[in-house]
Amino acid sequence: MKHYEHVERVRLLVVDDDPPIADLVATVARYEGWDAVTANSGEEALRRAGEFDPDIVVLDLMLPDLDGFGVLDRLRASGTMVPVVFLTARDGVADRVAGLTRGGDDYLVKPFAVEELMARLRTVLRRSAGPAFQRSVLQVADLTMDEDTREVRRGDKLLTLTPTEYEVLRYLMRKSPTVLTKAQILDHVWEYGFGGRSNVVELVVSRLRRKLDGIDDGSVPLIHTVRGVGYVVRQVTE
Amino acid sequence: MKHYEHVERVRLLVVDDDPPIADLVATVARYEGWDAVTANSGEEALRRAGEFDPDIVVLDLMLPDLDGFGVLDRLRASGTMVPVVFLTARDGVADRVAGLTRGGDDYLVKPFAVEELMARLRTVLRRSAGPAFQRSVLQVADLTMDEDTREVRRGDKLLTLTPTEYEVLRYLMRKSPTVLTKAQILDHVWEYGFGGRSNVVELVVSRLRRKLDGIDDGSVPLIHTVRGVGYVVRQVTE
DNA sequence: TGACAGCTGTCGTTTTGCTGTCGGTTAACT
DNA sequence: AGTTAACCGACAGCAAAACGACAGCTGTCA
Repeated sequence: MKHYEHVERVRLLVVDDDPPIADLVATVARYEGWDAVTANSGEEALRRAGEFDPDIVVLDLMLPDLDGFGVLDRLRASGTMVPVVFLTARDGVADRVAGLTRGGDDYLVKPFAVEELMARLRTVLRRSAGPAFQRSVLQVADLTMDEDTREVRRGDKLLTLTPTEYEVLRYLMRKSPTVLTKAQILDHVWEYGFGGRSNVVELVVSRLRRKLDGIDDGSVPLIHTVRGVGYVVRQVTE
Repeated sequence: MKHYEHVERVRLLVVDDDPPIADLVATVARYEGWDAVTANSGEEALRRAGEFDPDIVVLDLMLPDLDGFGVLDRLRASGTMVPVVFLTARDGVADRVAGLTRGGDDYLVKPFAVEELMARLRTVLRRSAGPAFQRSVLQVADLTMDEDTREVRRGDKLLTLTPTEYEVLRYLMRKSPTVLTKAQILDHVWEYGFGGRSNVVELVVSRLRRKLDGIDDGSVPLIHTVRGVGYVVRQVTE
């Protein structure tokens, strides 16, 4: 079984009848260094899956021809065990997907946040990657984030973060020591199509600071403002 | 005989003529770090058993060609003592199965809950691992659960849990300190195909809390809500 | 067979606490 | 010193979670 992170590039198939959405996901994945192809219908998905032999599939349930479950069934019938993450509309009627019971590996409700989707894909890949799948722990200086348990610690102090704070911090830590603009953070962490061009990012950063940089005066700040540009998490060596 | 937990991955063969069910079981087993393969007919099962040399088999009784008993006979005839857990329809042949489950074998009625099946598989494996099989006791802080006796204690206070409460708590303890979503809990602890978009999980957690966190004012809560995400059992350090 | 008891899930109300908006204040750069 | 960006307190709307009350179901016992 392939080792997804170091041996070769992850191959992702994105299936969504809405081209902008499929492209959005594919673009972000490529930006992460993955190979991504898209399909906009069930038949096309099956064709692509055959040619492309993906390592993982993102599959919208609502498709013009064959629906998502049908695609999954036919994929399985053709013998592939490729992991699948479903996408489903918010209030589609009886679609409490119970991803598990339908043979999917995970699922996400639309509209989703891009980082959330990528995180789930990484998790699923890690799990299916074979025997020695280890925890995913992000670390910057004495700040650690365990993506499996959601434990975030500054030193050994356990922090309690809200979902939004957690997502913003994860994105900052994952990209550390890169500076991220507020627009990037907004685009990755908030659901696509989020209206409020407001100062939410500033606000969440402010709250994060209070929780993780304001612990006691002995600790050095890790979240830094780059005025006119954005934010970055890094340890400043004097 | 192989030691299932540390030496190497458990090898599981799932035999069910309904592919989604077989895949469901295989997927969950893989999440646990097992190797799993599926078969959808009796003949295929025998073939796979030959190639794959499983440590344990999940075997549906209702199969298109050879039925479960037939498969078992031919497995045994070929000399393997691999333990088998049967699946049977609700009002089918439960009695006959019970008679057949000698040794370490076991059976389960469909539709089953995934965690229940996994628990039985673990038990059967533990028993077949040899004479020196030890108790399985889960522990988080001063909360203990003995999976053999079903005794659950907070400190030395013995708790009386209903079956559902017990299953939910076991799943939470087994995955501790990971945060589990309500959907995950629902998917694992309730029978597959459980319809409800309801708040059963919240309710059971609420009842669990009253029993194990509300004992006396000296005790710290162990079940925590992670708002917007799910629940977790863990001891909060400091 | 009928009464009872305990378990489970539904409904609906209350409570909690997350999230984003507003706007005054502070800090940085020129 | 003026200008602009960032910070953050206060607040309100709202969605998630908690939980009491109740009803259906099942298994038990007389």
